[in-house]
Amino acid sequence: MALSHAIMTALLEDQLSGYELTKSFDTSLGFFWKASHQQIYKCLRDLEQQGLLRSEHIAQEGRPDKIIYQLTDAGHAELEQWVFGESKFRESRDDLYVKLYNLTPDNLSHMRLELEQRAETTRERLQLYQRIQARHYAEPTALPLRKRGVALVLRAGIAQCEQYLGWIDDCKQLLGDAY
Amino acid sequence: MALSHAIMTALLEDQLSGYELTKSFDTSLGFFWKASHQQIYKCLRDLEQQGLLRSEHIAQEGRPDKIIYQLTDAGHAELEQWVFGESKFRESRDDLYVKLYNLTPDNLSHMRLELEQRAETTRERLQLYQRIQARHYAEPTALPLRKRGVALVLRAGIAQCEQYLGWIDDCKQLLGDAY
DNA sequence: CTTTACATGTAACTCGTTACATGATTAA
DNA sequence: TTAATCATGTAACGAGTTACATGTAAAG
Repeated sequence: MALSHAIMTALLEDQLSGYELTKSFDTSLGFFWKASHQQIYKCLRDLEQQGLLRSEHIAQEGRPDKIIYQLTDAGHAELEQWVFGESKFRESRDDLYVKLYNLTPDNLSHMRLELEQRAETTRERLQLYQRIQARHYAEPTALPLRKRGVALVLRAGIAQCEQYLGWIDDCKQLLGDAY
Repeated sequence: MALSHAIMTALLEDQLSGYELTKSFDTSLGFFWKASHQQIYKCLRDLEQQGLLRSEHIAQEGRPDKIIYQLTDAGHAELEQWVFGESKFRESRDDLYVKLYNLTPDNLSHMRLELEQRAETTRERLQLYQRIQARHYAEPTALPLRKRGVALVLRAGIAQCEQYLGWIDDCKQLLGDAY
């Protein structure tokens, strides 16, 4: 299960509650790894049972109590080891590609619309990444090693968005003059 | 379940057995959608039960019998409709990105190695795509609409590979001069 | 007065992977 | 004789989604 390692990674710097993790999985690491709150809460309990995390119950006023988690020594060790394991390359499994195999005059305008929607969300995402990059990762060679890793992930995100937008333009060209 | 639609799509042109589908999912559509034979056989049975596919039992000499499947009218109709539904954008969920968040001097050389392995498999894949493109999709504006769709998917694959290779070069640069 | 944010959970289900199983034929 | 190709399956498990459930407080 790689979600556990993504969660442990998110806990490297801060101790966080399930709720906070869920939110950070909507941004940051979550740009590359989506997870629902149900998955995260479950995974946290499992990791605690395995001794990789330690929890603390925090009473709060005016809002529900929360449970915050932090890495144990065993958790740190596990993460460090995990990095050395093999990781395989998963396919994207995007419906859109399957749909394109089904392109017909009937659905052509619908496909153009879907492509435009993808372009729109991709543009938004790209802007967000670029803002984060400009703010925190503008000078990657000046960063400590771990931050350089994060900077590279961000670059991957940016490059993917740009590539995707270019491809959508290609699609529009090739579909635009059809029928 | 989008796998069913990927399978139905593969059956648009030919009638195929589970075994043949499994192989074509190792190539072609399978570049964008991986599935194991267990998944495929099960899905085929389910689709037949739903009346979207029809099967035929073929006795063979010198090799096992096989069951070939083809789309029914209901299957065609279902596929046509499905294209009009919403499809959402899934994240890549790649371990490698999570690992990069864990970059340390200790694992730096391992990370370089993993990046190089990715580059190698990506280069092979890219060459394969380019060969297919040159052979069958060299002149996309001359193709009928459905083939244009396929050509676009192939272009997406090529552009992704190129982008990925460029990113790996970036990584090497930023990690190469570290420590 | 309704929605959003905070905070955590259960249950059912679908999707996907891994391991195991069978058995013939053909090529190295 | 060992491995690969052909051909189809079961079973167990792990990962991920969707629906449902609860309850307070602040903001609109």
